[in-house]
Amino acid sequence: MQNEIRVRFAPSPTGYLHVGGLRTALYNFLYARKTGGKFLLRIEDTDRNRYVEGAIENLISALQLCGIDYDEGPEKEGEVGPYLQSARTEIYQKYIKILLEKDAAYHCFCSSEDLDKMRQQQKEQGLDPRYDGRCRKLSQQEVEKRIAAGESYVIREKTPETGEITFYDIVRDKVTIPWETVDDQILMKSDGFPTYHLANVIDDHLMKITHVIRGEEWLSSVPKHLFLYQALSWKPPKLAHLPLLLNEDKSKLSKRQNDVAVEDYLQKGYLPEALINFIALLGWHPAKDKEIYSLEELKKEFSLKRISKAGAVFNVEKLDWMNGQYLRNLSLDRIAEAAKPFFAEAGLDTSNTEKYKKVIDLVRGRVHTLQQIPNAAIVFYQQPQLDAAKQEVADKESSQQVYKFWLEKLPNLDIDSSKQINTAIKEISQETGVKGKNLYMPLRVALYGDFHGPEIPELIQILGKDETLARVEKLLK
RNA sequence: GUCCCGUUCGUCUAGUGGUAAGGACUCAGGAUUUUCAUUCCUGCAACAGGGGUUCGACUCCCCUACGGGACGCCA
Repeated sequence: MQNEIRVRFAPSPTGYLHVGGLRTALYNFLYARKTGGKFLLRIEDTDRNRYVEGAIENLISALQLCGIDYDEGPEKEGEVGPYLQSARTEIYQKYIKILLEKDAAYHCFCSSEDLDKMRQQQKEQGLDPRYDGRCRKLSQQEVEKRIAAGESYVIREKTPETGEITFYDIVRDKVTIPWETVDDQILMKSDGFPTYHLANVIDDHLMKITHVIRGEEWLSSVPKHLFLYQALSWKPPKLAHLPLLLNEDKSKLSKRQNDVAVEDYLQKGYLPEALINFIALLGWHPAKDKEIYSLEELKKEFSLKRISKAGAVFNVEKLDWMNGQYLRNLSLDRIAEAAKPFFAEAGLDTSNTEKYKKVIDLVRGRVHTLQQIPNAAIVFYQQPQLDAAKQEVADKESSQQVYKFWLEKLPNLDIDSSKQINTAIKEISQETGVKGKNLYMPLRVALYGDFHGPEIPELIQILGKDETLARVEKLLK
């Protein structure tokens, strides 16, 4: 068990699950499943200003919907909990003390205003905005005095001022960063809560995390983290920084340009199966040239070594195609179930299960999202409205003739037999002399309300004999 | 601005010194379909640029350009 792989997804509860976060969670999850390791969920809720009611539940349910379950986490306590950072503050206090003792951290009494001013000045002078270390050299006595006087303070990391650090990343290989460009990061805020950097390192260690798989935006803070591991004499985990998910213009995927919440995509009618498949292939590629992967298959195929380095544009067109694939190939029951909320939203009644399933089966191959299904299905629940062009077709003499013959023949047909229906159509053609477009268009207009659409027998089989007769009759002059 | 990371068809990508640079989405054309959708076939389309190294570079090294990320008492 010593060598068991342990990974984690550590989101902050900002209200929704970001698709980038979903991918990070997915890769962690897949790696754990592939290797027989453990996947933990840890909530990074150390910023009480950003706390959002219900966000944690939301996060968990979004993961669940996508088939990602965790082995340890909130509501699933393991041995290294609690899994909410807000419940771990004493732990951080303890290690801050150690860091202070080891001279790896120091008190800083600069106020936010001081810092803002400092950065402003640095900017004006064309310097890089970073902490100038003015509290770094405060004497022990002075620190104690100012604390006693009730001054508010933060704890900063005392990173080296010279030299450089080199570390290995599974995705990027060797990365070297000069220490002089690494800021004295705040580890503990004046409210006593840790920042990400502190909490993250401590928790990863205490939770025995072996691999940190996270977004590339963290790559430049790695030295700050490694410094802490070193100061505490801890062995750092292996690192894998994932390429970013991008907008069309190649900037980091953002709300301004895209839907970013998993729930947005679900609400738009993308199946979780499709979303997962799509996102898995954004920044990772299996050894084979295959595109459609179930979660089970991904668990078998996944490998950190095949993660790519460059950012990936979130291309909705391909998602649409992929969702279409899932719409067609998943079981009818699954799709029927998934489409229900969309019917409810459209005010369509699904209580006639037999009819509902027939409708879904007919329509699912013609759309790309669940959301488009009700619109394509509505004619099976309501009389189609004909616009002028369609009415004109219905009014044509040849159409009227076709309708007349239909009303005669239909009552005697077994409509479950597509063959009988097709035969009848041929007979009508012979009897009326109408054929091709003029034969089929009026029928489709009458039954479906459009020039283009499903085949006539399928339409009749869903509508039933009575409704079919009624719709044709209605157009007869 | 500084540091870091990146760069193969429009997009997602395969490729690891010798390939006609492969697949997928999109798009175009065709076949099937009474129509539409589906499906199938065909086609268009890429190694950012410049130097090296090498018998030989998409693959290795350097420089340039471009793109992105990080520089918060946010994560």
